Amino acid sequence: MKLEKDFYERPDVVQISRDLIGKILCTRMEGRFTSAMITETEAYCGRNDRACHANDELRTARTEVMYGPGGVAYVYLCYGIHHLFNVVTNRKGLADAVLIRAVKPVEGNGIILDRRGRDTITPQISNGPGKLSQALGIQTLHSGTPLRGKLIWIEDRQVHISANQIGSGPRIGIEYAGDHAKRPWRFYLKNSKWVSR
DNA sequence: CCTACGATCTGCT
DNA sequence: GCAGATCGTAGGG
Repeated sequence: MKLEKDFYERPDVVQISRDLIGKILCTRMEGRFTSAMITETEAYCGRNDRACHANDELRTARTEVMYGPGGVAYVYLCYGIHHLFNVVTNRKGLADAVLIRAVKPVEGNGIILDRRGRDTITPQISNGPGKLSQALGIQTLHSGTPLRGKLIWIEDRQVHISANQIGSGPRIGIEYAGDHAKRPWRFYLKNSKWVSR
């Protein structure tokens, strides 16, 4: 079943990041359905977190959707090429988000291969934030899209992940954030080939 | 207006 | 292991 508003509007973005491991990210772009299991996430908190785009009340047109209610996509362009997909969480006014860093394809593998320009499904088809966005057809124009609509949503298919199957560590690519860079806010499925690095 | 740079990926060595 | 790609965003003049 689709994750509901209550899931996304909880106040603890770190807990939500853990909870998203094992959930199924689904898209239907131009009638083409694809889905993938989330295997790696990172938490970004809008308060007291220098790694977050919405840190210290920084508020711009790009980050505006993070200040809205949870359950919406925040997608932005990185290095001029890569579309990075985030799940906005918490209630209106509190700009938290979870970056989805890796997934394992479940359905629509032919479409995923086509979008990625490959001919076999291997972990490198979707083991990075830019790769999974391309695999599922997510782009910056989808920033602000509700996660309970017809284009993008997340399902709980009762895949049971026990707490000891989830590893944690520092977030990737945010060395500039000083002490905040050391927080173990990256979560991943242990012993999975479908994670980054 | 102008410039610097980033929550990355790929290909080449 | 490392350089280059490539452009929206943000901040300064």
